Amino acid sequence: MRVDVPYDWPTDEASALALQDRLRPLADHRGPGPGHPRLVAGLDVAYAGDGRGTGDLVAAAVVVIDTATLEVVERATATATSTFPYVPGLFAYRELPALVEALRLLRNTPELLLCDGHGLAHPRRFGLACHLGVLTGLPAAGVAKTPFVGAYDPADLAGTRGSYADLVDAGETVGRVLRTQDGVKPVFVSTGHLVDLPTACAQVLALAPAYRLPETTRQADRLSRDALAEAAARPDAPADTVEG
DNA sequence: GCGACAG
DNA sequence: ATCTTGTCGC
Repeated sequence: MRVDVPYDWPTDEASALALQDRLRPLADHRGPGPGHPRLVAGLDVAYAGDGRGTGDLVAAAVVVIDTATLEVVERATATATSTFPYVPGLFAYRELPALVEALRLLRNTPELLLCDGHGLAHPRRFGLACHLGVLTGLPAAGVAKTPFVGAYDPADLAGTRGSYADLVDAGETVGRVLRTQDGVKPVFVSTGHLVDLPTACAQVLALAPAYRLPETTRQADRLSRDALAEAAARPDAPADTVEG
């Protein structure tokens, strides 16, 4: 698929912050968004080295899953060298360049992107899922394994699959704390672009019939690790791949 | 000032 | 994120 990036990737914190502020108004958090998507993409990135600095080898992966079968119908990977350090709140600049390259290799156009990380549940309300949604123009949502901003009342969250509590930050509901399996730790879902929170949560639940994390996240995580290992083993082999 | 801080 | 041994439970 085609993805235009109408600006240079920031290399310093000040311009990275400024770009988030400039793009934030472009994110649409209203819905409903795709109620019954056939193709949902999962995205993730794996790192070599300590994973926090610059110059590390990174491998981005995108998997496209058919919601009817939960099978992966397409995979794409891209490797790169990190050009931005890990900074909480600016995390997207570390992963976006490689993720965009992987997305460009896709033949299918997903109807929803599920990102590893937050969307609206971000200090400036512009997490990775928002940035990716605005860049692609596709519906996007974030599924994070740990909280970043906001709080919730544990008493509101039952122990059964499908239960959820509002994630509130500065008086604003920025996401949901969602239990995807009975008795497991919840995941943190927030909107990124062109989808509302209830719809995003419904998709996450549908993609997580057996495990805590949705299949999109699990498959993308596996693929990114495999791609990283492959790139490390054969430094000169073609790094970017697509199949399916 | 101090602690916390997506992946 | 990544590096890691052992351990508890189904």
